[in-house]
Amino acid sequence: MSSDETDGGREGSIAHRVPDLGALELLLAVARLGSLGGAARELGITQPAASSRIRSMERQLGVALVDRSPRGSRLTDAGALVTDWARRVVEAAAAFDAGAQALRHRRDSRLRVAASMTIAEYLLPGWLLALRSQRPDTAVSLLAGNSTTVAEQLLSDEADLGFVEGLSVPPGLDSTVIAHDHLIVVTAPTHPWARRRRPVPATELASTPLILREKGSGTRQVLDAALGGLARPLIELSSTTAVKASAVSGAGPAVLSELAVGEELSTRRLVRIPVEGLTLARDLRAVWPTGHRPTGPARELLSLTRG
Amino acid sequence: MSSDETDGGREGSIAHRVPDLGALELLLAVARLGSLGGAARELGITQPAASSRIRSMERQLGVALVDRSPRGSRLTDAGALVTDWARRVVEAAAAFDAGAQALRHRRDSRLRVAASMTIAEYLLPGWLLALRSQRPDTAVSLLAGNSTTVAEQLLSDEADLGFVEGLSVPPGLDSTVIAHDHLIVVTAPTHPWARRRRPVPATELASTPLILREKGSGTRQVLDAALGGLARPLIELSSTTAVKASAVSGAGPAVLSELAVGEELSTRRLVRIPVEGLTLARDLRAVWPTGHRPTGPARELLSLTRG
DNA sequence: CAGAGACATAAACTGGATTTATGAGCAGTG
DNA sequence: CACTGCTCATAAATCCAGTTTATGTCTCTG
Repeated sequence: MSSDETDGGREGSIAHRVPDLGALELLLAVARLGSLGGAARELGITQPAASSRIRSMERQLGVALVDRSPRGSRLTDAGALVTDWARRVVEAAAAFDAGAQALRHRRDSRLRVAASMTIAEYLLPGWLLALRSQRPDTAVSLLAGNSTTVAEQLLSDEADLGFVEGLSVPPGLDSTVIAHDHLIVVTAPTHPWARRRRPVPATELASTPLILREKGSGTRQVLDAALGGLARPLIELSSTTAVKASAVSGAGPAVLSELAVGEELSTRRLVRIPVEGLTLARDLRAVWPTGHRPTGPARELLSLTRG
Repeated sequence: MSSDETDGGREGSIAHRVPDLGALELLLAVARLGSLGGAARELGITQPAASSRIRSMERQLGVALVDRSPRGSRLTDAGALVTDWARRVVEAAAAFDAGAQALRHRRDSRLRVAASMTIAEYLLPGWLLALRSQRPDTAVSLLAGNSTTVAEQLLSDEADLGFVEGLSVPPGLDSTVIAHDHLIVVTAPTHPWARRRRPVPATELASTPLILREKGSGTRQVLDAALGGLARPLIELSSTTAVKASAVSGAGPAVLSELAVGEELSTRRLVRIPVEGLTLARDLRAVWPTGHRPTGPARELLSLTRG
């Protein structure tokens, strides 16, 4: 009779243990406004609804989150911490929303973006959020693909602005570098390489079977070029996620964009392995049809992606 | 009559535009297992429930997410992208859950952790997740405070392991450095400093009014020490979040831990300002009462926090 | 051609969140 | 000192979304 859960230890889904997004958003509003009623008003619900939602969230978490008083509500210490954690969930949800909005092509879209997968996955939602906060009325549509399809979209005027991550710029396009990406070698913390003191020499990397993206992917191209076409696959997988999962499970060393593994590194599910004598850098570029300099919303978005 | 929403342009809450956590989790399971029914089984619901949930998510987003066939379901291209974004939301929710679980003190906790705010906010949830995946049965309780309260908790045997981020180790405690943190100067992209080409000299930083945490906070101590006690507050705020919000709104330059602003930097809500002639580094340390080397679960957690 | 697996559809059920309506505590004001 | 305005709490009725149960359709396989 530890508490109330009768799950009997089955892990179950986290959705049952985490308040829903509406509740988290409400908590943020309460934190910001210092009032349940005010927060309710902002979210377009009634005050009793807000009151009961916060209360059931407190019941669910087993912690008092707000100090209610007749002249307002303030977060408890635990509430402040929970709110900070909640903010991260809500921000991830906002990025999801920005991306999802762009995915459904609408004819009235003012800005049609084509992006390669890594950029669409990790960077674009953030840019779209920033764009939305500057120009709330700009409807954006997104087409994700590889460098080739991005080029096709641009040249056939099905997209206004593109983003690619390859080594070279597809012909017929102008480009500007917007950021740099580094490929890094990672392993599970249990892998022998994770205990090495010295960097792994490039030659050893080239002779070690690695978990890799499939041949032809942007990631693979960069690695093959840096190693001189020598990369040895232990497994070839068709998505970044699959590569990560495989590396986390300890199958071997993987080569991935640092964009893809931020979370895993900070939670120690993966460890970065220094490599000597090898620079696995690539440029992230914005591209557009030669001559057609981005204007209007495209220029706006472009300016968000650079310093 | 753009589509179906009758909100008339009011921003509304994102919770109505983003599928709930259960649906996102279900989508991840479908992606992993390649089957609606299989995913349903894993989450402990029936197949029709899963089918209808995915369908309503597709309706909500206006995009087909899975290709159903009589021999399984595979993600569409858009579905793969959405799934990647969903994964980030679910991971944030899992971190929330790990933190929240630890917040309700349970008497049967095997491991009692005391941590200063920045660490509790940004790093601990990840560590707890990792710990949970290694030792699912370790019940952890968390007490958040400043360096002083962490020391008190440890010395009065109300905590087994502590984490602090100050410049010095409180007396009576042994410690080990687990990571390094850098304070950085940030402004809104609209701030004049964001357009400078050259780094800001330390002397100019010292003479410029800054948005700062209150005197006595770990962040402030480091800055004052580095500048020789000269930091000039433009405003003093009592939470990292408040400082960030103030900086984002363009009030002025702020000094914050780089842990706190990762999201804001990548979405360009804030811009990092290089500073010359000043190192704003601090160590993050695990601490324990002198002599009482961490053992058992505490040792386990400690080993997760280091390379 | 039968069996297994995977998804779709329809109808009834269930529970939790919301609204409406009302009460009560605390502060500032004339 | 009572009035006004803010806050939050409580109770009862309502409503909707997700779920289950039961069944049908399709495809591949042996």
